[in-house]
Amino acid sequence: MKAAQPPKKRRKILPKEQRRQQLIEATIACIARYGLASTTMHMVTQEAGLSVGIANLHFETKENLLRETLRYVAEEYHTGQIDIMRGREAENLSDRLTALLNFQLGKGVTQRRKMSVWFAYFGEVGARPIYQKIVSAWDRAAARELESLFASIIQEGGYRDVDPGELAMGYSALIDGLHLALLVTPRELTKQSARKIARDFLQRAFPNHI
Amino acid sequence: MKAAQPPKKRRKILPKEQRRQQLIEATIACIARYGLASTTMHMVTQEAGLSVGIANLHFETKENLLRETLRYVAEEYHTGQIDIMRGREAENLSDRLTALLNFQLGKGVTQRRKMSVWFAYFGEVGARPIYQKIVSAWDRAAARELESLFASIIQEGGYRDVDPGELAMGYSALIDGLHLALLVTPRELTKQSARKIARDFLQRAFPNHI
DNA sequence: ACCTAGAATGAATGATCATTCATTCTTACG
DNA sequence: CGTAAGAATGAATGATCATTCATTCTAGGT
Repeated sequence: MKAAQPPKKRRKILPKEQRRQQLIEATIACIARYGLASTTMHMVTQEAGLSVGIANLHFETKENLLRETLRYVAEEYHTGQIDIMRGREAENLSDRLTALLNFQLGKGVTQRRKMSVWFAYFGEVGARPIYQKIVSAWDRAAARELESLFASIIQEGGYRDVDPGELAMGYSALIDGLHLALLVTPRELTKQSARKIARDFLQRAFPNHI
Repeated sequence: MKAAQPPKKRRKILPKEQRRQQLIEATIACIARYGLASTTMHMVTQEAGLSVGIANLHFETKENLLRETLRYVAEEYHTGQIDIMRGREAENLSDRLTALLNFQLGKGVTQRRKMSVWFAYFGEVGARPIYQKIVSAWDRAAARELESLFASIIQEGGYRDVDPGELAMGYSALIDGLHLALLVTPRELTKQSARKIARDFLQRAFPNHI
């Protein structure tokens, strides 16, 4: 009796950039499923349907791959926010605020898959300064944009005694905390009520805009 | 010529419970310094000034040691909160609220060492259900206590349109988010301004109590 | 159709690490 | 003191993993 042959896969050659992308996606999938600590190069390359050596070919080391993966995730999340805040669609300020909230607590971002990856890296930030650097850079950019949006709203609404910088910091922290709660204690908090909590926060600060 | 003798350490025998405690403390120190992923049994036992075999003797496996360490940290943080909220000192509600805030964003809790450990475990929660279980249990207890404190304050202050459960969730999320910001982007947020942000949150909800 | 640059493979290598356990040491108790 | 229960040690073991590189294969150019 003959053992079932594994379906022979034809080797495919692709441009460097595409392979890198593919490996980063596979890394995200593995981190979400097995955690950052347990993710091996074998898992990643298998997830991508490629051979072990390929990772080294495109990223030199595992450390590099992890770094680039963080960069990718951070960029995706923060540019998403920034685009909305800049309001290319020329929406009014209230709509932008709502859109931002819906993005931050929406289907795409609050997937377990995404939040797992995000917090996996945060967990290592204390030990790996480079991770901190990557996140800080993007975070600063988003914080500036949010502060500027809040400042416009404060001006438009004539709100008194509100510091846009502090409020932006508070709002960002609230969103991060809600993400954490959705990940760690999902039974205690639905996405819907997370959205309500964030909305209430904004409403107390900008009663005429929400 | 004789090589310098390492200072011979006299072997010391201690009761099981004390050794366990000592190893857990060493684990915390290592996680803070090297990260959860890179922490080895060698590091932990060396940090404790003991031999490698000792960890296996008291905890069977590394996984057990990590689990017990999380339990220890979670218990420390949450019982600290709960004690304050229950107000054994019979303080009035406003004082309890302030004390809670000062504990959560105070010297003890916001040490880099502590926050690193905390988030290291959160990062693995997505992949290890047991971690989620440990944290969830304590979190639920603290959440109930906070909700009950908020409910008392709402009653005392006659505040309208405030749901204690939702507000408690929001406040907890804000505190977690501030911890995260203090860890990841310490240059953007001082402990002092973190406290102000949290106080402002409470003030908007309970203007007569803060 | 042929050729070649370089993309992709995966068995082999060596490093790291958790775990084991035969042995040594400490201390409480008789 | 002497002894035994069991606490502590650390060299040895075997498993896991990142990384290497000789070899195989692909596809675009001629």
